[in-house]
Amino acid sequence: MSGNVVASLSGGQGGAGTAETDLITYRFLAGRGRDRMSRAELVTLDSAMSRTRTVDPRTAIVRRGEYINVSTYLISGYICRYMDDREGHRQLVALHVPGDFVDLHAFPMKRLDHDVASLGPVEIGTYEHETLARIGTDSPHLTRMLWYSTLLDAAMHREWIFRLGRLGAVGRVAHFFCEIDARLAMVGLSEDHRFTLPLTQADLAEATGLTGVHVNRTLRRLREDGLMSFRHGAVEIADPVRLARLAEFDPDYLYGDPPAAQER
Amino acid sequence: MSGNVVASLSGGQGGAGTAETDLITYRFLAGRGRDRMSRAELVTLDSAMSRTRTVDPRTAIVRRGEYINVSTYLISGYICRYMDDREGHRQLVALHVPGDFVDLHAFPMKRLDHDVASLGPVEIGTYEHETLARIGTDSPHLTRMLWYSTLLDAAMHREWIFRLGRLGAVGRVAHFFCEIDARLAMVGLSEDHRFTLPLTQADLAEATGLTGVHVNRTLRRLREDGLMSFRHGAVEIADPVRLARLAEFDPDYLYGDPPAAQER
DNA sequence: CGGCTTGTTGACCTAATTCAACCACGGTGG
DNA sequence: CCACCGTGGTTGAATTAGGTCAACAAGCCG
Repeated sequence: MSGNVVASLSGGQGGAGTAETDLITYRFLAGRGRDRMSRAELVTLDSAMSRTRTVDPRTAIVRRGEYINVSTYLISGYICRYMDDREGHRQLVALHVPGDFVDLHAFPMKRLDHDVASLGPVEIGTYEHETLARIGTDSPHLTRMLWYSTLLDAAMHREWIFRLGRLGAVGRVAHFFCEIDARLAMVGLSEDHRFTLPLTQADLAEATGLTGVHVNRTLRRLREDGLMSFRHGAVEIADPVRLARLAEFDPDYLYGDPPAAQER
Repeated sequence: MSGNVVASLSGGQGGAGTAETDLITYRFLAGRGRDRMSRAELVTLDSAMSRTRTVDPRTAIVRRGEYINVSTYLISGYICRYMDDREGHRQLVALHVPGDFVDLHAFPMKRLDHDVASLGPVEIGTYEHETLARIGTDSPHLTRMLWYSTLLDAAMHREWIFRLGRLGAVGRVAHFFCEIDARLAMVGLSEDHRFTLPLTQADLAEATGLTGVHVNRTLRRLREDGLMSFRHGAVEIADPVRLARLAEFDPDYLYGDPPAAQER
């Protein structure tokens, strides 16, 4: 149960090199006050992972109501969380990028109030709650960092509430992409405001509380205005500044490290 | 002030002799798996509170961005959390009822991404983060319960996202009141689906992502359909079952104890 | 009494949904 | 190789939910 298959990505741990990329969890809280974590804590976290596995695209990972005793760390790929209404209309409530804990809240809660599924192909690592409980006893500070990471999710939830409650269609779509761009940039996956995201326009509609049709029109608008484009999962933000203004996007709520002020 | 004035209301639940109402924090996690907490832990929590104070209606308690080293427990009254957009339009992101920690997330986060303010007159207790850190070291399980309480907030955030993303005006307003009713019932403050809430229609609009005018029309509709009424802060849910159906409200996400299944 | 805030209602306007048709593309199987 | 099909994307026309603007009523308080 060392799960370090993936770690072979770049050698074993413990070594002196201290290139942090030698850890599976090297993206955890990257760019968001992870400096508050010691190297020892990162290593603890890394070795506490029980195993890794890959998941096919569009596959359920945790189902609503299910009682679980493991939590999932997202190594690569994208995962979403969602709730369906009575008629089967879906609302995304979160989208996760590499480095995120996807359902760490299941540790204190024991069951989830929503579904979790992969978007594209995904690689995940799992943590036994038993192990997390041990960390709770042995490493109060590391525990607080885990807690913190669930609170980042809550902060993003709040921003999604704001997005849905106060923005029109263009603003919502723009805000969505601004957030993802900023988050991917923190973990080194958005280069120059370009990245790929295995979403359809219909998915985007489920995230923004709009109709597929209207998302389509909205994207055209953004494209024609030279702000950004989204085609077959490829995102290109041409004018980050104007897009952010349109979205009323202020990355404060992502609690990024100050240097990330380039995002402004 | 000991706050025990309020305790004389006598919650109703709880076991035999052990009138838990002797603690200021006696409403903490009431009806939501608090049984997972020992009496000793409750006492610890209670005595860890550094001081209590009252706050006038409509008064700021924490301001966005502010770095703080205390967290707030709501003893009596109502508190809301909100974010304003560029033009000053406000979106409520949470509403707190007695027994809630209002900004416990500030403990791991150190600063808030939103504002916190009282609605009506309020009585709060404060916890030094220093003290909470000590609890983190001494009482891993109690810490997990505190973590849990912040995750309940996150679960409610998700439901608010759903509400805004997938429901129309009537559904949103209905859902809002269903949630508050259920939560108040858990802490013994909603009797027979009646309670008071110091909100104006404009506030309600800020919570549901609607216009004041439209909230007014929506309330009229709900009233005329014999579902519920809201006048001058007095809420009366006449037909909880039909209202919940209309709201697509399923209290699962509130993680109430099974016996509270009467809510269905 | 006047002056505030909150609630109420009507007339009009706009953003977004709905319904529907159609296109582009990447399989897959004959 | 092409015909076929399914998915995802694109566009138009009609409809509707909700927003905006504006006036007025009901309290409440100094």
